[in-house]
Amino acid sequence: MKNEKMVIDKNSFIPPYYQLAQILEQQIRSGQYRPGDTLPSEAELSEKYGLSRMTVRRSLSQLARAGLIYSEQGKGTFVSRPRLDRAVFVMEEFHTEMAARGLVSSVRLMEARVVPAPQKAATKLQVPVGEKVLYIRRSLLADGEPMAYDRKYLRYDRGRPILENELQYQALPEMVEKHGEVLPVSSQMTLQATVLNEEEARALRVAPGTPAFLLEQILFDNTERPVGWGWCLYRGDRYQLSSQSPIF
Amino acid sequence: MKNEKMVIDKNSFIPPYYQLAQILEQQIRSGQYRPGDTLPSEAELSEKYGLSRMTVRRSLSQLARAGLIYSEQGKGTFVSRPRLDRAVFVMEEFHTEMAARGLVSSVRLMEARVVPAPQKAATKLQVPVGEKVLYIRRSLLADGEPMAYDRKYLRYDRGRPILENELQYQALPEMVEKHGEVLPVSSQMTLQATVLNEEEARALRVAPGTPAFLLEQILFDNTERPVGWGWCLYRGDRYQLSSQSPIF
DNA sequence: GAGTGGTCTAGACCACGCC
DNA sequence: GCGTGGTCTAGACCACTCT
Repeated sequence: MKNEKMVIDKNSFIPPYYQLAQILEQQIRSGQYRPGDTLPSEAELSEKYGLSRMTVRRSLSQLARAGLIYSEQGKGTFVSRPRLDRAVFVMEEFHTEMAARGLVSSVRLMEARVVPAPQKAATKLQVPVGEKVLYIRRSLLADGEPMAYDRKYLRYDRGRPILENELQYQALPEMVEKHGEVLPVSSQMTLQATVLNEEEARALRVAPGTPAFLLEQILFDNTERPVGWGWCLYRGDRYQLSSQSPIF
Repeated sequence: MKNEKMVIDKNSFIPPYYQLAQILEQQIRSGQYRPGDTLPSEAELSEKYGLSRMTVRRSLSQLARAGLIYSEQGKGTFVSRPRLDRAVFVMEEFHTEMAARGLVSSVRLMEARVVPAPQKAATKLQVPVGEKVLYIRRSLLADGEPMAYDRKYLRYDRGRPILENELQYQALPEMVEKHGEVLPVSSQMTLQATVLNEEEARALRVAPGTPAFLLEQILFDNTERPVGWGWCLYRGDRYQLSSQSPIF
């Protein structure tokens, strides 16, 4: 590889801090610096590329955020060993996800009623058993085909009617917001592997025993009170998660 | 809530940029600034807290990285609407994960042979069908109980023997490194929901039809050549992923 | 003590949005 | 034109590591 001195083009539209980050990244990815190697000190980089130390630091912090390098005070800046055994999976909301795949998503509302909270829902929503809560069953479609089956309980302490059109194209946070008139501010989700029972399989129009992802979701308002809870089942034969590349 | 003016303690061990970030975060979380609201301008914050604009910017960029706020050039800095419908799941390497749960993990090597590459493996590893590759089957245990079943193919163009102890406690990246004498630099993983067949269920000592996570992994070296490929099955009845809280 | 990264300042100029 | 955030500089002092 060419060891020609790379320089910063100050007339470029790309800001210098970004150019330097690119140069260093390229040098790391090409193997010029290998995991564990010490990078030139900030002072050296500053001098070599004709940039102030603050600018050099900005380049380095960008690479550090991406996980390519790390710094130790008093010692230096080093090339990271890649963490190849850690996977990060991002699961977007259904409509976003389907849109990204180029599919047209839609929602079929199967049920929406005010019901007395069953044991499990009462516990999760921290309301007395039997308290009136909103229960919703929906099927989420991609190009007309059921891909996910969504069941949710929403806290419902107001006496106002259910407006069906509010439940059609909205994710749980929006539903909670409209129905409870509270703003959810945090959520907690867990993902499990499961197999579909008869009822679930019917809703998804597949055979019972088909594998599925089970996404459980709890929403909280700013007083950390749970305001929504439920699960969404994603067909395992049509749905998979891919690990995300680094931030960079 | 108290609207007492918060000040920066310059004698604190906590650096000013961090103190300001905490103040702003608290003001956002308490609802003093709500999603969509405009924060005071950098100049105002700089003046109010007696910090240089660069320091104020550092506080803001920390909050921005955490997703609490975002900036628009020429307009201002705004409080983000929380993305409650996006879940981020991080899957650590098996031993790390089990250690975090307080379990003692171990590995049982079931098979490790040099074999002619079958069709699928040859395609994934980009070698001719029938080329010699290393095939490994392992069972990953937590407190002595099988939790995952791991099958991997490794590129193997050297003529050296297999050292069994190299396969015992190592994740795929280390195995590739030791056996192929190449440094893997990137990986690609996908996660699926599946059910165990007879052979897999036997390896995990559960009933066939039990749900499981299927993690497929491909490793690449710095020339983007695939050097390792395989799957790991995690018992769905014992394994779940939790969404991570924000970086902050 | 010399070298490293961590923090901070007080300016400067620019690009963008809005009136 | 004015206010906003985006970038950059040339210093400064500190905390830490190594020798």
